[in-house]
Amino acid sequence: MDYRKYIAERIKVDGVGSEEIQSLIAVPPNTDMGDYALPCFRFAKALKKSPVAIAQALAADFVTDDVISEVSALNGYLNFRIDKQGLMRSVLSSIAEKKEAYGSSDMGNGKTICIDYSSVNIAKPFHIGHLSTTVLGSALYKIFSFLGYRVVGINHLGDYGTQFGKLISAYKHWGDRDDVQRRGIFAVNELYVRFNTQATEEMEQEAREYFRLIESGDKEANELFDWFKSLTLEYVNRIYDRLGVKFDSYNGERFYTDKMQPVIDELREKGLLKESEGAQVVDLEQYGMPPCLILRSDGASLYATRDLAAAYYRKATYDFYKCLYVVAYQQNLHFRQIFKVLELLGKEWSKDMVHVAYGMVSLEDGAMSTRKGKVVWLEDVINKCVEKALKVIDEKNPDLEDKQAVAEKVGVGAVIFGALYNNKIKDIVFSYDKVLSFEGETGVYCQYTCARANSVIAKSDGMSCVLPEKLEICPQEFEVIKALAAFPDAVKDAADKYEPSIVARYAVDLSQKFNKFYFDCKILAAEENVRPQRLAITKACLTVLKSALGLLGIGVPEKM
RNA sequence: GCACUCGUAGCGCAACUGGAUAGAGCGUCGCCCUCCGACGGCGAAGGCUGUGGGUUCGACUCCCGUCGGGUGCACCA
Repeated sequence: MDYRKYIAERIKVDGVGSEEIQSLIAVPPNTDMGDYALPCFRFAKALKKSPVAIAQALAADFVTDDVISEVSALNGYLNFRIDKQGLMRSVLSSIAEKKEAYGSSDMGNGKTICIDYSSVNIAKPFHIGHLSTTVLGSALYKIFSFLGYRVVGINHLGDYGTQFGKLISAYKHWGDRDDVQRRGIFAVNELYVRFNTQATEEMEQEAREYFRLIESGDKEANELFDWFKSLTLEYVNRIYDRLGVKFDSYNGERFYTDKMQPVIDELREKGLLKESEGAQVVDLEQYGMPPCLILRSDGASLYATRDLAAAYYRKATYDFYKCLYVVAYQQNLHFRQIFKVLELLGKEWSKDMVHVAYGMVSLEDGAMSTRKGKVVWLEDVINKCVEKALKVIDEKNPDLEDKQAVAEKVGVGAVIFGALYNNKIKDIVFSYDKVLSFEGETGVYCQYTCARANSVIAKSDGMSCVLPEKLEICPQEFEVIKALAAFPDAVKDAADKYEPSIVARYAVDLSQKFNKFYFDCKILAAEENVRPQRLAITKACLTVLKSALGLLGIGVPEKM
């Protein structure tokens, strides 16, 4: 039931469409004013009446029914109270019927959304700086899938560049096969760091040569590269599995090496390419941006060149409705440039390209630096969170079965939730104290609420959830019902804004409302006439909370 | 220097795209487990939304200025 739409269709104001009225409808700050409100100030000029008078007139004309039970005018606002019984019946039956599909939609049917996220670099371990793009992208993947879109998750591997020549050179000089085999990517990364601090001019020269060899298909160079690549993927997949993150494509930069020429040709044909200081660039001065470099003065391609080729490929392959790039805001200019270049190329779909920018992560004592060893590895963070969860379980619930599996869900959930709870644009200063905090507005709080609801349900064996003819609804119950009714909008809102934090905050809000209800209202020991609805509310909360957390990639243990 | 971005309670953050009395959490101070799970609940204290103008019936939200933080700006990705 879309109440805003329902109300809007029943309000007639001269010269104002029902769609505009619908968009004006808001939720009053205070529940006792009503459940929905229409501010009438905007109609004042057209109707030549005061907002107060308009609201009063509209209130007088409105005929209440079994959906809207009460209308009142207050300070130029028209306040609506919805029929509690009707709302409760429709929300509870809808959730009971659709279960985990409640809140889903078919609005995206027939549309494809590409999401470029995580995009790991070959031969570099995952650090906490990679967490945001990974969990944001994954959550958006799940949210858009929930809304009926076909989603293509793309891990745009960082697998191209002279650094791989350096890596091979370093390995040839200092590498030890057994050590790399044993310690995997960390050993490889050390070699790379060592190259950057100790390489001689000859080695730099050699590195360029190795990179050229990779490009020209040299067997040995490619074998080494492929080995490093498989070590990296093995390592990151272990983490992706724990985080519940999946991809449909691992086409990285290297994949586009033979797909750039047509783009370059087209740029040249359309007269967009011009020489500047020896390089080939697209001039963007009239759009207030520095030039976009397409080819270096030595003829080699650049980051932007490959991203343009990737955009062409994705459009041709997936015919996307939107193509999202979940990349830190440092890349803001880069994406503005390539989107503009695509526009200049006459690609009308350039408007469907979206840079989903998020804030950067730093440490308490400054920026991370791989070379200085100032890094926090993501896997360590996850492990510490799981350990902490296990410790808390040992204290509070020592007899729990399957402790390790529960601790995994709680610990991983804490890491994901922490990364998704705030607006994505905010910078984050990483601290173990914060991620290890399991109290207050956290994922653990939501999981705990689920465990509590589960526990009640487990004890309700044989009790009915069938609502009686006449419902008596207390304020705490009604707050929960309204929160449950708001879930579909929260999901759509999160999708519109590419902002999973909206779902995370929704989960906390619903948990708070449920906990308040739980404390103020007996469920199992309630009177016969209200027990079914309270049980149904509890079940509905559990269902929706699990869905919301699921959209973020967070699992919910039965007990904890 | 130019561009983008952020600035809200002691702290880290919300605020339904311009609506009514700016909200929760952490921390601080109280209270609540012979009562469905205390990783919980209730209460108190805490604010001139960086600052100065403007637009509007109405501004945390939009515009201009200003101060402070972050990021980016030619052959790295």
